[in-house]
Amino acid sequence: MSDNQFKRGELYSFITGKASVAIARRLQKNFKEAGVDTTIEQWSILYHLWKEDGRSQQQLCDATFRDKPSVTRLVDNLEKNKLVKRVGDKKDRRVNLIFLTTEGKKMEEEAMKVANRTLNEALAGVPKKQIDLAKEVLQKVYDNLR
Amino acid sequence: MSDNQFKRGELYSFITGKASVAIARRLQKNFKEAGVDTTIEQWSILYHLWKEDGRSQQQLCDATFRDKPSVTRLVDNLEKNKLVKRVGDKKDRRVNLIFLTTEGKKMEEEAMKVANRTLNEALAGVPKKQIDLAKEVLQKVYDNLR
DNA sequence: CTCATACCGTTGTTTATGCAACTAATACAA
DNA sequence: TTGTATTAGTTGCATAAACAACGGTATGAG
Repeated sequence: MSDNQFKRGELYSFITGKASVAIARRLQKNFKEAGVDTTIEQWSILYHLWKEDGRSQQQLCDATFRDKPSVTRLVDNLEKNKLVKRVGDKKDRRVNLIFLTTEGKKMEEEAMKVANRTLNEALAGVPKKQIDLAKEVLQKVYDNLR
Repeated sequence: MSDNQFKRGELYSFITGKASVAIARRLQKNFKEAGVDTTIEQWSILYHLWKEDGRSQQQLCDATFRDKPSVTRLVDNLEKNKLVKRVGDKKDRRVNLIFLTTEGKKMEEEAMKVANRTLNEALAGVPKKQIDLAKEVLQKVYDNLR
């Protein structure tokens, strides 16, 4: 099926995902300006811990779509910055549970405010209906490739 | 304006661009399987040289949405792999013009075939009309942030 | 219990990005 | 012409991703 033929420009844009790169850069910039001292990748880990603290690294892999080495190193850096702490699981000694520190918890409010603002900047002037449609397409793409 | 409030899940998906990450990973995998020996980032440079050979690094920055250090290093690696060659511009001695080698030219056909196939995999089952709409949204996002 | 197997996390290597600082060459205004 | 600003490209440093290989722990079959 699907004998789409793409014009070269289209192909390039889709594959390189310049929109999401632009969002990432803007978010990083906005974090910096707001004094939120973290990278967007570290934020993506914190984001899930704020939703539910004390997850294993494996759970964080699944949630963030990252592989295990990536999460290991992000947690390394978060620990270095004293935003999270590794705690060995007593039930299963293979597992590290990751907990927010007080400082890590304190960061949530400001960081989420910045993230929301960034997304509003990105989607300014785009009708909600179109946003939903685009989201659907991106989800489908993701499902096609997973 | 634009007092959108986003649900947390929406926010995360949009910002992290998991669809474009998935496309990139699949393209890399498909390159490998097809024996196309290059990274997707290097491919993005080659892509523009195939369209028009002998561009300056600055032109490649603009075309690929990358900053200058990134392009410098991608060209370094492409040169190391003997796919391109730097040639000093005689008119303006600040400028490097980047030319494909024979080997770099030979790669075009297979690489573009793989890229097209990858995009077909990604967009399988998505109606052309929706693709166009999504593209529009992503373009708007990019314009909002540039 | 023991052994094969699966799972969780870590480490090493290569490649790439963002940012800031820097050099060399050019353009332009006084 | 001289001095300043701009432009092209490079380098250093910190962070991150993909992939492969590895060690420690748990689990289940015999």
